[in-house]
Formats: sequence, structure tokens, C-alpha cells
Amino acid sequence: MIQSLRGMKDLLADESERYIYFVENCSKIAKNYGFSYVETPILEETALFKRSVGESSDIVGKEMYQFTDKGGNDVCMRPEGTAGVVRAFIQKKYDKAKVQKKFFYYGPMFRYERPQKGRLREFHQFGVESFNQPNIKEDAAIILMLKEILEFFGIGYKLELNSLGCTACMPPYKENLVNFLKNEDEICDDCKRRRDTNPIRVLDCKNQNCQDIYANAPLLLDNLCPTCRDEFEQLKNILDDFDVNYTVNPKLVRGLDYYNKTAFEFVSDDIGAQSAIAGGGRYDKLVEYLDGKPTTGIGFAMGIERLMELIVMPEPKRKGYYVGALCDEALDISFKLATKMRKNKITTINYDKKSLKAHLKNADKQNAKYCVCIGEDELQKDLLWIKDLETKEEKSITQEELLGR
RNA sequence: GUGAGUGUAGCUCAGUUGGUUAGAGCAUCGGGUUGUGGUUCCGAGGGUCGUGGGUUCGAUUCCCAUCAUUCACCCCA
Repeated sequence: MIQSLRGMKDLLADESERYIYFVENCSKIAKNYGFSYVETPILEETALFKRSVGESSDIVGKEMYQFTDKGGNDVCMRPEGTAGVVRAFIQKKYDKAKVQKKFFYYGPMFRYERPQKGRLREFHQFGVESFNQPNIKEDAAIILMLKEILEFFGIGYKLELNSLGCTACMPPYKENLVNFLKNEDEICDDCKRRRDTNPIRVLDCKNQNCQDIYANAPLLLDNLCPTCRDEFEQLKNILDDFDVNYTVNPKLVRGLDYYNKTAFEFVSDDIGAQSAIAGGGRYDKLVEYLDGKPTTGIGFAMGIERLMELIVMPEPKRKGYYVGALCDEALDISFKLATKMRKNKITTINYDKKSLKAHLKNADKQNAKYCVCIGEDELQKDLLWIKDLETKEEKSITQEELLGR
């Protein structure tokens, strides 16, 4: 038997219902915030992710589905959504037009990792990106929108917040941190590697010994330039105004290299070790990294599979019609009837002759609201028998009456 | 990439200290006398016990390998 690839799952039955329910409602909320749908290709040139996500990240370094296509191009399946949207933004020359744009997207992402709870090789993200809106209120609006989405689905969360600074304050801080790390020989091998490739990531190390050492490490939050410090204060004030609960985590860093200034992560306690349900932040330099004109950007991405474990679906209601025949003569007639009904009603039909009891049982199992049956009596009188499975009300009506309902 | 656990019916699992026809619940299908569902009762179908090899008179059971899967590390949404 041929099976789906490791870490890749089919979406069907309850799961697909959940998926549709989730993205539809997220889309609705995003549209209220002025975002419009964008869909970018799953396959992109590998260089796009190397230059945006960063070669030092694990995502690009070891988790990409990368290959050479028949034309000899170095391509890969997107491991995240932002890079493609930024590429599309630049390709459409919105950077030169200096226009504000807000996009939302959802779809599959691919990372070659060892699967576990909340982590698949093909997984789905819902995300938004807002370009050319440097106002700190936009940062707040995006967090408020995420809060609204999570609250709509009844998902509990914790919000962690940090500022990663800008080109004025980040480089001196980085130097500062590297100097601190040079004097520490007890840090783990991973951290030693990070010291050279991406020093800020050491702060995020899960190793307890490392964390003990970093208790004395310089923090970026204490070394922000006046502008960044002021903006971070404003952001916190707005969030306070809107009763958003958050904790400032000066050691929160994002896994992708393109972030600066505002960085945030929504975390859940209820889904195992892979607890990050949404993350995002500002990326004011990314458009330039990808050869666009200077354009600020901010966005977030949510892990749909992780969130689907947490959402409570509304109770399924009985709906639609079930059609069944009680005698052989009614088989063709019921099929014709069902086909007419399908113009404007959800209709399922059973092709076999069965007892009324069996049809009612089937209709009930399929969660239909009405059971329509045709038997000898109905054929004689040219009527249909119909029962409401909720109210138990039953009556005989003509075909015209039924089709006109 | 590393570690641990698990693979028996469509699903959830029991079981065999190695021995004839491998069990349960749920689900499915049929029935409980003339055309009334979600309850109940009776019955039926469905398994080369993940795959390959080894030990043995004999393996679903023990051993090895392999594949799949789960959880954790790591990484991240």
C-alpha cells in the first residue's frame, strides 16, 4: 500500500471541516482590519529564503525541501510565508510606488524535520503582512487582531513581547554581547556556534547551564536607542489600554533573521512541547535585502494545525434532505426528484430500496433534517412522505410543494 | 540528526509463560412478521497479529533487521 510521506497528512472529514472553519473566520477578521488575500507559489528560488530567512537559521540551513528542477534552477518548497509575499510585493513594484499594502495568506509550508506533536513536514500557516506602515499603532493593531482571532476561537494563550532594536541600536549591542560571550567558556556547543553565526539566538538557548550564565548577559532592551525605546513604551501603553495581557521577555528572539524592533510570540500550554501558536514582528529591512526600495513591514504567522487542536467547533446542526425509495418502482422517480432538489437544497439519496425504518435510520445517521420517502402509497396518490427528524412532524406533500420550499 | 515507546478487525484495545478454530467494545450489514430514526435485543461479515529474516518440531508471542507511527531533544508556527 502506498502511504502518504512521513510528516504529511491528508486533511479530511472532521479535520477538513475544522480547517475550512478556521481559515474562513480568520480571513473574515483579517478583512475587517483591511487585509486582502494573496496567494504566492509554493515553489520559489532557493536564494529567496537564503537571503530573507537567513542562512544561519536552521530552517534554511537544514530543513528545506530543496532540489534542482529540470531547467537546472535551484528551487525549494517554501518553509514559511513572508518571503514569498515580500517577493511578490517587490515584483509588483509596490515598493517603488510607495503604497501601503496589507495582505493575508494561508496554505501549506514545508520543513524537513522529525515529526512530533504539533510539528509536521507539511503544515499550514495563516499569516498577514503589512507594508509601508511604520506607525507603532500598526504593531498594536496586528497584535490586537491576533488576540481577536484567538478569542473568537476560544483559545487560551500567553503573549510574550520584546523589541529587537533597529540598525542604530542592534549592531553595537551585538558586539557587546559577543564580547560577553567570548569570556564564557562554559556555554554549550550550540551557543558557541551561534556566537559566530547569530549571537542573539544564544539568549533563547534551552540549556539551563547556559541560561544561568546569561542571567548576567547584557540585554538589548536595556540598550535600545531612544527611538526604539520610545516606540516600545508606546506599544505597551496601547496594549494596556486595550487590556491585552502580555509579559515582556527580553530574551525572546525570533528564529528568522529578518526581524527587527517589535517581536512577539503567542504560546499555549495545552498542546505539548511545540507550544508556539503564533509569532511575528517587524521587518523593516527585509524589502531592501530582497533588492526592493526601503519599505517597512510587519506581520505574523499562525500554525494552523497547532491551533486546530485547540478550537471548539460549534455543534453540528441537522441539515438537508435524505431521499429514499420503499419499492422498486420508486427508485428512478426518487433519483429524478433528488436531482431536482439539488438545485437549491442539500440532498443525499439512497439508491437502494429499503424499509422505512432503514431509511429513517440512515437519514438520522447522516444528520439530515428531513427524510423524504416514496413508496406504493405515495406513487398511487402522486405525493411524497416527508418527516422532520427534529420535530418528528410528518406529512404528505406534492413534488411541487417540496421543490418550492 | 539523537533518544525512548508503540505496531493484533474500519476504530480503541485485550490476549497468547511459544502449541489446534486469535477475542471484546464501538462501527458496518441483516433481523425482532404488514411502512416510523436517534434506546434495546438477537445474529452476521471482517484479521496472512506492520514487513523480512533467524531460533524452534512449531512463532502473532523470543531474537535481529527494516519500515511506519508516537512522544521528547533540537528547531519553530
